[in-house]
Amino acid sequence: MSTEEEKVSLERENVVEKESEEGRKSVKGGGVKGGVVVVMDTPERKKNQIATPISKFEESPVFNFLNNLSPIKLDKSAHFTQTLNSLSFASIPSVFTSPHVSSIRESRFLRRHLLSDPSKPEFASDNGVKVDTDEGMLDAVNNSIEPKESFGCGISGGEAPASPSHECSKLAVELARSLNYECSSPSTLPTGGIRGKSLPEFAGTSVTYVPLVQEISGKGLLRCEVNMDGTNEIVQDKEEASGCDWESLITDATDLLIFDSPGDPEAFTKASGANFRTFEYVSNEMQNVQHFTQVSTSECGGDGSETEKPSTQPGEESQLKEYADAENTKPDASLTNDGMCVGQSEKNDNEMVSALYRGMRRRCLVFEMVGPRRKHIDEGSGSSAAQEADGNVASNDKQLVPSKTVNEYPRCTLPGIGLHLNSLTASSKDGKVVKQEANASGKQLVIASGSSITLHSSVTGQESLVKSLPETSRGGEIVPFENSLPLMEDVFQAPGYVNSEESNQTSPKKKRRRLETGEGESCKRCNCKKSKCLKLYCECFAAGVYCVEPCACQDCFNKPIHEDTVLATRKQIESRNPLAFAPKVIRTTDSLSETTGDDSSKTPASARHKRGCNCKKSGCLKKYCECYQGGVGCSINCRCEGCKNAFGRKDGTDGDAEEEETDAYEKSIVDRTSHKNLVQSDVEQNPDSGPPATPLNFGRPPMQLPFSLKNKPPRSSFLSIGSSSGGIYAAGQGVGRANFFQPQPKFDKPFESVQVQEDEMPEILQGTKSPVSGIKTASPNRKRVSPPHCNYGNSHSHSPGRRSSRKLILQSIPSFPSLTPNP
DNA sequence: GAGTTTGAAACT
DNA sequence: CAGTTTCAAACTC
Repeated sequence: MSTEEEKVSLERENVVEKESEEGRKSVKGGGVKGGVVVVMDTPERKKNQIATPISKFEESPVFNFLNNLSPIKLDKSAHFTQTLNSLSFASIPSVFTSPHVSSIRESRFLRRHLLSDPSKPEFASDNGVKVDTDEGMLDAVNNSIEPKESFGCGISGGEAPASPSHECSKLAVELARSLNYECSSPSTLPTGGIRGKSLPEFAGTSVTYVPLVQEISGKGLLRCEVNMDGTNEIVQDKEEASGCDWESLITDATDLLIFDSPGDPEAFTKASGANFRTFEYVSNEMQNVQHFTQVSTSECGGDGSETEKPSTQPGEESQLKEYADAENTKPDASLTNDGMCVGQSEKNDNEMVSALYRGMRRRCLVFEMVGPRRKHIDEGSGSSAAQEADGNVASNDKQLVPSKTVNEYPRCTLPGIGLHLNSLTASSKDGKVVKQEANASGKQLVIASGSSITLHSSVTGQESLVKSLPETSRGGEIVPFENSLPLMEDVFQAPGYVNSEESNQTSPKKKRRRLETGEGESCKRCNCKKSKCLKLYCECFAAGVYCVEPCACQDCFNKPIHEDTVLATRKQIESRNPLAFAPKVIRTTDSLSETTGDDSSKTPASARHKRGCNCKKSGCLKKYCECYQGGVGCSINCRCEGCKNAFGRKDGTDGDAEEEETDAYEKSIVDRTSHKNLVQSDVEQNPDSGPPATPLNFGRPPMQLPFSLKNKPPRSSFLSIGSSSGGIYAAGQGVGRANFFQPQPKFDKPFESVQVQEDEMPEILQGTKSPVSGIKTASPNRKRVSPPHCNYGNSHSHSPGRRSSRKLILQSIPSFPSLTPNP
């Protein structure tokens, strides 16, 4: 007893020491790590502890000795740990409740497969990386490949994968260093790359990816690479690839992938299909990317350069060898590819990757973290234990850990939103919108448009997403690297939509601009100092979205963390004014005038401000004027003085030519937006039925409505009438494009946003003119229903009829619980 | 970037 | 409901 116990204790001590060492190293890598480390450590310790008992035979002094001395030993332990880690992971995911979990698991499987497969890109990439860093080491490595190691990784089974991944991450890190991924210009990454799902992949292991493709399909992937280099074109290529190659690849690859993991993978494959795999691929790579990202981040953060490298090399080399082995096992392609990639593409790839990572870093921190995080953890835990050397890796993992981000944006995970929603978002005027939503729908969301957060996570694995991926490549939307969420966005974007709408603006620049500027609704930023962002003064709050990074607000409570407060405040405000969060501008068709009889009706502008403005000095010619800001003409409701609103004067005089333009524009747009708007308007109008639609921004997590709204299925298909604000909420996240606009009056151009006001809604409905099909469908009769209640501030309010329309609309749309419990 | 203007939101 | 204050965006320099 005593002897054994002692031994055990010794081992533990050793382990602890090791861990502590690792922890130190990791700490060096990054500050954050510390916290993470703790997390990581715990599992490891457990593992170790567990391990000790398990391998009592190992406890023998010899074992201790080995532990102390041989790195090999460490590796084993690492593997072992990994296994444990995987187990531990299970718990982790729960912590970060993210839809990803499942996906992640899936991804894992893939990973494993991938890892196991020598042919896998990762290996290749690793090699490539190694090569770069080590200068030719690659060759040596390849040559020197040791079967043992390869076995350990690939064959060993479940454990193996972890280690490899870990190694991969390491490699990635090294790569990053060697490559000198700077935090430098995001521009390096072409938006196109980002857009495409491929990007992440590339990012993760551009090189690796290619090889696979070559081997498998041969064409498509290669293209991707090329494209990556080229950037913009990527999308197209992707499409092609995705369309054909991917599947083929997947299919082909399936075997490879599967081969490791028996059951799950196959099931997966079947279930999700080829695309899914692709997706997984992506996810896997994403993880890798994360590693990179982390690395880069740490590097950037610290020095801006990537010098960390360190000591890990020995371990790395071994790892490399393993990878090399894997490659060797692979056919020529791997080598050649690697060589190709590394040599030629490296820079490009690297750049791409770096860019990607950068983007990832910023935006994805939160969301990505989830998926990747785990991965890291797994890897990290495993690796950390096993790999002492890699401070980097450990650090990386740890960095990832910061769940905090996750917490911050809990919402990100929105209830599933239909792809269509995504598409909607995407479609929303181009770029303006935030694509994230899509993410949300899919998985998580993203929030910050303007800034930054994105979710990558993709992994949620929703098939839909995956499916969309290939198709999505649509050229239309390119998200600027920075802005975009790498994968997800593209993915989510519905293929169909792309064409129609927004493709126009697609220019990344624009989007970016918007994002940067915050023009996009999603991008809104506030600068509140005293309101704590809990009053309508706050644009974000008013728009129904949480404040995000770009916001310069102080003492902000409009964050997911303070969800309760936000909701409470919101309720309070709504109790005062049920429509407080409703879109200020309601799109109406010309018909409005008819019903309302407002002077405004004369104005061509189909939209009107719900309450009207009260301008006295601006002449309704500046953004001070909400009407003007919303791109709508003033109406009877307005109490403005000296109205000169270009979009339509209060007195009925039409605005300038602009108005006409607006009309035309609107008409064109109406189809697109009208539904949404209508819906919103409906919602607004019926406070009862639904919460006033808060305009949610896509980019950010919309505030969740207390009620079921979140859960409600997105209604919307674009076509569907119902997509509405409600939908947004429902989406939980402002999914719908319409929402997009709604949120705020601020439009890049006045026209865009047209929202129907409550009051005006009837007009729209009435207005025969309104072309909007959505509307029609919504209200067949267009009759106005008497408003449930009130009018809003507009005594003038036109009309009773409007409400009726509401009812109609409502019918078409599922009623939402109103935010305010009692209107 | 700081300061001013403006009008909505909030308060009384 | 009207008047006043507060607030933050829009605007100007």
